Amino acid sequence: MKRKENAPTMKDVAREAGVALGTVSKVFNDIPVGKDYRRRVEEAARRLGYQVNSYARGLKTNKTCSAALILPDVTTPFFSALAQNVCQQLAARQYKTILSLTASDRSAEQRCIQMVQQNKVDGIIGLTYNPDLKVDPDLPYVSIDRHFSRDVPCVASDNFGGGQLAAEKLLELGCVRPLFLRMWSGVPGEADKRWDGFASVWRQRRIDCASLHLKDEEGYGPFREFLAGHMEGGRLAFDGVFCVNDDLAVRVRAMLEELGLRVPEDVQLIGFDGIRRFAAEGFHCSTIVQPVQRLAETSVGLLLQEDRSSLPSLVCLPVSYAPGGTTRE
Amino acid sequence: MKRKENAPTMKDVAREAGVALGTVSKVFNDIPVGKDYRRRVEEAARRLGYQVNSYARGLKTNKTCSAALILPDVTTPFFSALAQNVCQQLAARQYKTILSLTASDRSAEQRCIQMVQQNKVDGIIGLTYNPDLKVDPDLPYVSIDRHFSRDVPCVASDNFGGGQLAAEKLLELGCVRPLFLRMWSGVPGEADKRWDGFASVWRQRRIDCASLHLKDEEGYGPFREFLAGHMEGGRLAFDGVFCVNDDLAVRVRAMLEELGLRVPEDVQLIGFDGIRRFAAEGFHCSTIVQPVQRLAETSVGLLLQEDRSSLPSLVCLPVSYAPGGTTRE
DNA sequence: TTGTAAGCGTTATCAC
DNA sequence: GTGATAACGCTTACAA
Repeated sequence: MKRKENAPTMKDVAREAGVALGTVSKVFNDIPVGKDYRRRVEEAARRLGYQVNSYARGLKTNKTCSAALILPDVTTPFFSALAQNVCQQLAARQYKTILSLTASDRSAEQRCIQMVQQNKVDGIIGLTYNPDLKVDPDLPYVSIDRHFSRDVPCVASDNFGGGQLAAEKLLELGCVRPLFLRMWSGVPGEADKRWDGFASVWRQRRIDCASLHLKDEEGYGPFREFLAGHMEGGRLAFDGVFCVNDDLAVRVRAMLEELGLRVPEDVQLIGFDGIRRFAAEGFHCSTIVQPVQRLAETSVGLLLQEDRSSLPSLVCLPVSYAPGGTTRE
Repeated sequence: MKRKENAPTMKDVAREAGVALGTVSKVFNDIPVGKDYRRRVEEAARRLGYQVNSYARGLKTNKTCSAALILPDVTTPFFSALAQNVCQQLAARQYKTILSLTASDRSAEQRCIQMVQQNKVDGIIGLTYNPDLKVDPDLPYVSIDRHFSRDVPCVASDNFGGGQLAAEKLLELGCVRPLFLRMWSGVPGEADKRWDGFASVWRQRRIDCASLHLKDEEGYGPFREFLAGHMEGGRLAFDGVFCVNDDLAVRVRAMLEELGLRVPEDVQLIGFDGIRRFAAEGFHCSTIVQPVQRLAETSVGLLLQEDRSSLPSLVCLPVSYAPGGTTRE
């Protein structure tokens, strides 16, 4: 047995108002209608508690006013901030958000795409790891942080610039023995450029920059060993560390303190992402802040843009630096 | 111009496979069909890249396999954990999640309800602050943390038990001058019981328990003043503080340290929620852990339950205690 | 078993 | 302007 056999339809409203079906439709689509007719229809609708059935409408118009947001998860602070802003932006434009979580699993990503395509979403915003995702080329798609191909616009922070900014800050704060630490999935992405940007500054200054790049599955142990292996006489061989994200930075800070080092007195530390713990509280560490809100605005704007003939292939948004207690300001 | 005028339909598949339209439908609904027919249909569908149009199906069947999740936001760690788990649970049952954010605004909450009702969701899971939300009584609804009425099931943590647990832990850890601190919206909810439970333990022990309850809009200033006002000779009048959530606990810890007090040596602190910073890292503070996953499982289970005649009115799930550095263990 | 046809609740194209 | 009427893509009796 189905629930709710009795939901009023346009036909009911038309009968109640004593007008034709088409007239009711026009009222609900803001198409000119005699003032008195409109009033009668509106009253009848209110009396009956009528609401447009968007499934019927979607079937007819091929437009559902909904978009899918595909993310690895929504607990990682950066992703949750992204979800928050994208959802708000879509809502502001009267779009529903269908949220799909993938746990960064490639086949799950593909399944999500399938599902939302069947569901006739008007577009997809995705942050995915599958480099060869099959997606209907006629369906608007905006990728965050990964670059697919010329015709799929990608929105990202200026990761290269962020890496440079981190290096410049460390320089400005007196660091001369830099270290870069990174943990990643192994899938090439825009975030790779953080290292490129960071390295470029030191190279230009003719300063050696050490680095350690680990795959997710290796865990944090190797970082700890690496740091311990670079201690000499109670001091670390580095005085400025740039971590690929805040999560890592917080963990590295703990490792450094375990080694008896003080942050920021002995070693300064900069992370990346600029996520705050709890709503409006401080940062976890000094950090390069990603413009999450602009990322969301831009993605949604691009996704919903009418003219899809000349979309940019990559949009880079400016990052900024924020002190968070792990640098000597 | 609409995009994708050319999406293949069942009719196309039927023609391609040389069978009748109804047969194709049966294949996609797992209704018995001649083995050879089935094969032909499946092949034709693959060749054409056919996908069921769930809008047409939903219109016909009055079932959309989608549920709405209504939350204040998705950046507050507890909400984001909830979103994560609810979304996963729904996906595991082949349901899409429509995410609606309300910023705890009552009229926004009502608008969300309207929107998802129009969208013919099969059910709603909501964590809302509007005590008299209008929602179609025929639409399955599960409320998290707020109790509406007998026929709207509410799923919550055992907040009373959690308050008791916090008190018992503090007792066990040697506290004899307890304090309860709370920040809230002013809307009565299940979380009120944290104080009830906490207070009940001290009352039974004939120990006075101080408390300060602030409204959200008052900000944190009064807490700071209150604490400062209870300092005498470099010591605080309390030795054990229970905060209504981890967010507050972290802030209070900072306030205490500003006053020159050491946590947990001078004052012990317990929060509530049990959210970890970043994925699988430690807790922000010693805390009463909400069983987020079970909360989600239970809500989704209740929402999708076939027999809606005898639903529980309130389901309380057990909490647990986790040390997090702000207590002397 | 398989084919046929009548809707589901809209929108859109017509004559009026 | 307003009112019939034919789709939209699918499910589901019912007939073959």
